Amino acid sequence: MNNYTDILRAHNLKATPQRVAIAELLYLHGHISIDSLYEMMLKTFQSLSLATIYKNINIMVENSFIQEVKIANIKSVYELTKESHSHLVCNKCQNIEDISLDLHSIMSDASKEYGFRVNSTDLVLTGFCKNCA
Amino acid sequence: MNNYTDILRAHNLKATPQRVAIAELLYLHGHISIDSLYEMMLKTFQSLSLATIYKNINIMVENSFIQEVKIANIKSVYELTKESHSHLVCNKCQNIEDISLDLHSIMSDASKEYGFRVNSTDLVLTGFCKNCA
DNA sequence: CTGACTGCAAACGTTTTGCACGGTA
DNA sequence: TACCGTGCAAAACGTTTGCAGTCAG
Repeated sequence: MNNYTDILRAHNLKATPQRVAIAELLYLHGHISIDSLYEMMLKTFQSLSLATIYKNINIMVENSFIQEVKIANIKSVYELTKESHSHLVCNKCQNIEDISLDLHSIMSDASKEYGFRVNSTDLVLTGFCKNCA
Repeated sequence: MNNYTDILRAHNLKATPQRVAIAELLYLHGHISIDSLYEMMLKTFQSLSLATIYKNINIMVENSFIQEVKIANIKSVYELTKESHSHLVCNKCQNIEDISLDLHSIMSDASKEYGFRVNSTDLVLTGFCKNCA
């Protein structure tokens, strides 16, 4: 478990218990929706307000501490910001897995063939994971 | 301009003037948000209801006549269903461009390294387009 | 002619806002 | 202590629903 108190402060965010909990849950589960986050945190913070979740998620996204992951047909989930990676989404177990794929050739194709200067990539592969295939 | 009356019928959709207009606008502009679509169509259909847009977009997505395109930091847009392709999103002019990239090697990497059976890909490249770079 | 579509208004779920209180730094 | 964050309630927003009238096939 990392020291999210300091990491939060490094992102100009006060380290409240609620924020530390969000960071830890995202670290442990990888990708979580707003609803699930609220549900999980209610066990620890009985008087937690959904508004607090939304306010924190928004400011954490603005400060690049976390990122929204948009996936077709599924409601958005959030993840801790980390090095560039792609996502595998299983159609059966609904699990979302991080993967590291080499996209350099694709980025250079986009550059050569379309004159596009790529800053960031967002790749989601949908199908069946190892266990469900 | 294609014959959207017949194409709509082929998708089990009655060819109402509103639906034909949606199809034509998507064909002409490529990618349009719900709001823009409503705004554009109001010029032709003064008494158009937003509810009609939503109902039609939903049924057209269900029937695979059109598809939603989810892009980070931007509200969803819709496009006519066509062969698999990727998207370029320009950070400056906000334009969304369709591109055809060969993703076979990436799909096979995902298969070899993660045992994942890929059914569909969703790739968005963000950066600067030819004109804005 | 019949079922499906439209437009309107109301309902609904999600997200945001304002404010008083409490906690972090 | 000063400011920022929290929780609550209300408001705002986007989307869906029900219904009566209309239109496509």
